Amino acid sequence: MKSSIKDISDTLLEKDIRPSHQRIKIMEFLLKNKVHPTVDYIYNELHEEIPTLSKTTVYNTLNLFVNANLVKTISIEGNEARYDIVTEDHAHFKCLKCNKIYDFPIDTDGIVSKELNDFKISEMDVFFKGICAKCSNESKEN
Amino acid sequence: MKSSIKDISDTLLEKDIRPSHQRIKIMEFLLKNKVHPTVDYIYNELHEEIPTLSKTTVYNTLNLFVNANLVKTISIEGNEARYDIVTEDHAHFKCLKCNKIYDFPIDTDGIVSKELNDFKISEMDVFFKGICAKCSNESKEN
DNA sequence: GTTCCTGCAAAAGCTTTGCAGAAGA
DNA sequence: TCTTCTGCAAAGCTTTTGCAGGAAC
Repeated sequence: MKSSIKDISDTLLEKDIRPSHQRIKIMEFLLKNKVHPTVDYIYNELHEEIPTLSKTTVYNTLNLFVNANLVKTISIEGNEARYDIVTEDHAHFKCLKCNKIYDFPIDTDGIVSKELNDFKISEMDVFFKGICAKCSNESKEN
Repeated sequence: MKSSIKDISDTLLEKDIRPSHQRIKIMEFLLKNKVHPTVDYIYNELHEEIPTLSKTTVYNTLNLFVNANLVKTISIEGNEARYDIVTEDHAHFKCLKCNKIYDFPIDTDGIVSKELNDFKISEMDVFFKGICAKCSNESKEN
């Protein structure tokens, strides 16, 4: 997905979503900041640029995007939802020290076991938790 | 893990958890009902047997078990936590039609990509969503 | 007697809903 | 004009916290 205003607008129109200023800005933010943001994070970042923006609109818009299959919810956290632009399959790694979530490519062919033969898989999530390379090196130095 | 009262009691004592009646009953429930229950489900089921049981105690106890690494939280749902007795690695499949969560064995060796070489993985979760074999067959018949 | 546990009530955090005014077609 | 969108306020849920009474050691 391209991230120019025109491209975003076209993407939304394809899904019958009216490209309002708020919606374009939220989509643009997701495309430019692939950090699996929470609603709160998106709201705080965009609030500076759009002072009238409300959290309700962020919620409404993200739900709209999820239903249109433009955005995916990742439930690596129990308490709050994180959002991810829909792209090719990838796995997530959450560092328990710095809380950053990393993306990784994943070979999905190796995962599905024969027990799932008659199951129709429409969605797949793989995530790890642990200590990332950066935090791991930092603790060695100390 | 065995599920007799004596065995549960011993398991808790090993983790320095005093084996109170409530704790034993909650652990016993988890061992006998491997359905990835929510707090609400556990509370409602046990409330019949222990009328004085409170939801707070269910929360307290489950958090205690999670910290002692006896129980794991699975976040296949965004809104509410589900709990799982710690066993060997397995994956989860959630049927979007009947909402049942199935367990599956999984070969974890094939998953970890070389990008994770310097990452210390302490936990791994794999889950699929889709339509299970049972629901799939039922819709064919109709 | 002292410590730990339980459970009520209240609070806290995330998300949804109702609705009135604003914006856009 | 008529429909759709935005955003405030309130409500709804799940989960946590404070605390007093009770149980266990």
